[in-house]
Amino acid sequence: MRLSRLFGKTMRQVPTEAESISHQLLLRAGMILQETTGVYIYLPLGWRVFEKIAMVIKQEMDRIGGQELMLPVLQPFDLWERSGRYVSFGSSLFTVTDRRERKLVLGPTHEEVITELAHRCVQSYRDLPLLLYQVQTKFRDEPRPRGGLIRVREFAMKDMYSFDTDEAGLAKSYEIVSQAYKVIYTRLGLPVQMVEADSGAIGGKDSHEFMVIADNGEDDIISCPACGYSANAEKAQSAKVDESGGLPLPLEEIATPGKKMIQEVASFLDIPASRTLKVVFYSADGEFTLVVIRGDLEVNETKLRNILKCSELRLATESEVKGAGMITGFASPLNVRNVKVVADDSITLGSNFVAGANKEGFHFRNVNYPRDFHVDVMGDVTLTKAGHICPMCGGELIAYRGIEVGHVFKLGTFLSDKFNASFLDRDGVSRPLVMGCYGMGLGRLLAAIVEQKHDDKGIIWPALVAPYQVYLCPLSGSDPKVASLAEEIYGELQAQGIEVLFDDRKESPGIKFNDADLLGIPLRLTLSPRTVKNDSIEAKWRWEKQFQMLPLENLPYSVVQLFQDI
RNA sequence: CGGGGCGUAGCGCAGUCUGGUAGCGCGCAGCGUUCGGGACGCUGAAGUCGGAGGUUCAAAUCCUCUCGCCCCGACCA
Repeated sequence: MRLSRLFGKTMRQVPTEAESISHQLLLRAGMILQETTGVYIYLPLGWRVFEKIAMVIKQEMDRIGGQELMLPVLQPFDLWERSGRYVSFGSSLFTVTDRRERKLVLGPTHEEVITELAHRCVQSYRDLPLLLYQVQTKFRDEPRPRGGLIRVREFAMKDMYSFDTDEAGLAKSYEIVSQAYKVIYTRLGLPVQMVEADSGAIGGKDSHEFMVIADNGEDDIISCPACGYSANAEKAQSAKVDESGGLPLPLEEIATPGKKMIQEVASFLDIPASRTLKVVFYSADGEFTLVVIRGDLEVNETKLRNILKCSELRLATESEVKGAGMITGFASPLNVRNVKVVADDSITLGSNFVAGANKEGFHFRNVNYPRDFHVDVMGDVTLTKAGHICPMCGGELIAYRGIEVGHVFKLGTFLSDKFNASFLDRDGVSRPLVMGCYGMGLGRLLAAIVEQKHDDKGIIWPALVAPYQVYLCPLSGSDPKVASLAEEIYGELQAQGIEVLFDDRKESPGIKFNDADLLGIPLRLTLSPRTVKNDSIEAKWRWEKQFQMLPLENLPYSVVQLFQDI
């Protein structure tokens, strides 16, 4: 490709809307352009990278026996009613109405379609196990897209679905796909960590995410340096320390004027926060809910949502709290009526707690569960943080941020049950298909590579996904010989199947070098009167400072050699 | 949905408070000089100032409504 003919220009200045590094660099390099909030155009260079990432993914999906197909974007709304997932996806679903007033969904994912397909096309255990996948555009009306390609409303995703006869088969498929994911990330040059995850709106049981560690990532990861346990903070567990306060003592009301926050109460009474109980109020699918947790811990809303099996969860408003008869700052699980009470299991790890008296200016001392109050639902709703104790080995947990570049789920049979997707086993008994699903966002992967592989000059593409392999950079100046020689070399390299971006522009060396760096092409070949004098050309890797001279004779061969050696 | 910010040429911005000829830099087009890390000179094209309504002799500027975009939070695969 001649740079003079390339559609999409590089930019010196960064458009103001770009905040994240990948967004800035991709815009400046002329690889993407925004259409509207969370919707992007891929320009020729960006699209080449995209296609190469897709190629790597498809190779690995095919290698494990995956069969590529293409499912529709437009999906009947009925499918989503049947699965019930129009509730959990809620307003993230893009819907359209056709001329006959029939409601359709722009697919945010394809479990419904594929399960219904399996219902029609899978009959026997002989058809299993089965791995199907596609690379397809998904539509999700995100509340807040951000970070360029990191979080968008229209995006390409590779989604694979596995069908097995039983749980053991699913476990095997899950493992095979997870391994393939790791191979993909390695080939793309991305260091990725597999962490335990919540399955969210997709539903299902076990779930893992693949994270690229990055400060501007959206997810919090909790990890144990000692044993390697790692999980999304939404899911992460911790070993909670028992804060025993001795044998239960009689309940006692104490004056705590103006002391509302846990810290204020604790220091006023000279006790650690872990010897107090705090309450938080939520509205769960419209139901007023009180959550009790030990004072030193915080509520994890994802866990709470799961334990309550609700889809809409938010903090209760002040008026809702008052309406339920609660006194903010002195609220208490004691003596509540007609209010659902959820408790974190940390309240059983300790005794003689201090809790609110539900009376302005007063707390109770020596509160003990279950002697003093009732709980409707008990479970782990603690938000795990750095410094907490590893549930596996007792080590100290640490926290950092990551970009989710893949997510795998063990779905089980909840969807096949709903769509009656079953097969006949060896004994002629009809059983539901056991499913798994495996997602990978291509655009996000592309952005994550840039986040990971760049310097102050620009992008540094791994050779495998670079839009072109070679940046041919003649510094012709007033020397027509250099220009014509460059044309020759361009032809020779192309004849050998090498992807060359030929900077045939009449620009100064500075501009050419800076564009080469910004675009991140792996190998830069610089031809100038100097090098021509020695029948040579200068070769420089984008990620190295040093360069080497290559003889002009047999140049395509030398270039191929160089790429083989990396 | 809550909070903050911004819409003026392809990009980055000034002008808005205090109403009176729409500007600067980059980029773009032409000519010439330059040519190993974002050169220089001259000439030139390009903006219904996000949109609608209002106030006024006069609106980028004041008022009202509206649309769009970004950031933080909520939410989210």
